[in-house]
Amino acid sequence: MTKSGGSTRTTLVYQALRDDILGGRLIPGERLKFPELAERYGVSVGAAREALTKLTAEGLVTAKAHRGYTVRSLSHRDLAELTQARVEIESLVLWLSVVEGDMRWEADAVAAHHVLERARFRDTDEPNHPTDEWSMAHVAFHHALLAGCRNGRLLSMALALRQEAELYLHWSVSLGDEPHRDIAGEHLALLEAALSHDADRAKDLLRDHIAHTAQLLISCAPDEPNLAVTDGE
Amino acid sequence: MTKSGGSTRTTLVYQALRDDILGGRLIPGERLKFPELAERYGVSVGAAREALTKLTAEGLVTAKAHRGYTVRSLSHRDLAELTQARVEIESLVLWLSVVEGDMRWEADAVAAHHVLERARFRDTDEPNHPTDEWSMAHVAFHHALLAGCRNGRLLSMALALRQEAELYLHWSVSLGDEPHRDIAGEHLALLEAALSHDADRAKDLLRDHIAHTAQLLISCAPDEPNLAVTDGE
DNA sequence: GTCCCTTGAACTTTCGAAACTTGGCCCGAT
DNA sequence: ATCGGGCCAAGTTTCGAAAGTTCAAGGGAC
Repeated sequence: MTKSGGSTRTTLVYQALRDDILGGRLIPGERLKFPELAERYGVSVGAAREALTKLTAEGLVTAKAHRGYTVRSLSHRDLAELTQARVEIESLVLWLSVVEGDMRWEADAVAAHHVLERARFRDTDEPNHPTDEWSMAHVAFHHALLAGCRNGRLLSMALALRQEAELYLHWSVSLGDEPHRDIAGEHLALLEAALSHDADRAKDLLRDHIAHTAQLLISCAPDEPNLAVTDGE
Repeated sequence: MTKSGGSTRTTLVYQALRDDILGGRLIPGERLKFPELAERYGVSVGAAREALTKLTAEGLVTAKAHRGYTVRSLSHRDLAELTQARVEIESLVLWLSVVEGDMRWEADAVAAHHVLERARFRDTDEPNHPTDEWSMAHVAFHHALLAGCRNGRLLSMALALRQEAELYLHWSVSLGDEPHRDIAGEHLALLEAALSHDADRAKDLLRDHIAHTAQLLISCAPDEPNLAVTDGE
């Protein structure tokens, strides 16, 4: 992607929009009108425009010529596609990461797992969603696991796919209360496989981890309006 | 990527720029200045700007904040990364394509191969490069092979990687004169494996095909000047 | 002679208004 | 009543100029 960290107005709007989408302040399928965005973030319409094209590249928003931009809408079919892509690519990247990872990578993975382990999963006020603290630690842990991969292209692909998956995670009403699921255990197993450089095992574990989560999402919201807002036409 | 086929000024510049880069009219590493582009394509600077952000998303140009856009520069390391990504992803997509492909897909593949087989490979005036006719047929054939994949995400990833690889193909001084290479034979074998729905065999063939081509490129241009045109101006 | 600060030019970025396109609504005709 | 065609409003796209930033060269101090 090679977007340098320079500070421009566009970058500001881009990050704000990204956070608002991932944070659920903008609903999937919602129309993003330039005048609204310009006022919301205090910039001109032109500035907002470029931010949207960047987000389009990442797949978080979709664009139709002369008909504006909308937040990517969610659907079961899309989730299935996304999951398949993640199962294949993310597990591949993890395999490479485990094979190529150095000491520094190991240390970072251990550190990230430690943070994740100590993060509270459920919140008292909102028992249906994981806490922000846990979500961030979760993302950081998976990123740390993948970061050993030397191939920038493959790594950024895997990261981009994860980001899209987070959208689904956020919009699933209540996930992970399954009694049969031991998320912490899965993460620990993942870490141990990685540290022992058992790439094949780590790969298989991650495949199951991803597929399992996706299946949960689908079964949790069989025909849910949140997931089925796709019908634009 | 869901870019609808609407016609806008931006789309025009986007396609023209893409053709110019892939066609070699713009040199890798070359700075793309807005005033020049605006005049070259007869649009305003604003219009050119958005086209460049789209191309950045595809990886054909790179952007640095406040320091402009440049055509993606080529290097051996980048070629190695690209090749690895293609070997993994493109072969995966082909595997899926062969498994999921229907009758229509088979027909298209056969048709594309027929065209490729009858296209002249070498030109008389320019014996170092393949003819445009052959290049286009080559691209079409590989696209046809992959098109059976039902997963739009994976498919577009594979296609995007192929597009980047074409840049390298174009800028390699002289490729494919190796006596040990039988490109037509490789394509035929690929087609036969696909038609007989032997997904595993097709996958292995493609892996070899890609890796082989990449190795040829690297050996053809051992030192970087050819591949790393860092021509500042 | 070397280094740093100042100065200048070129370029990118931002902005707001004008032009154009789209989709829906109303009206008349069949 | 239904269908077709033409108007209206909303929104997107485009443009050119002003503002801000970077890079490089020239001049002065040590």
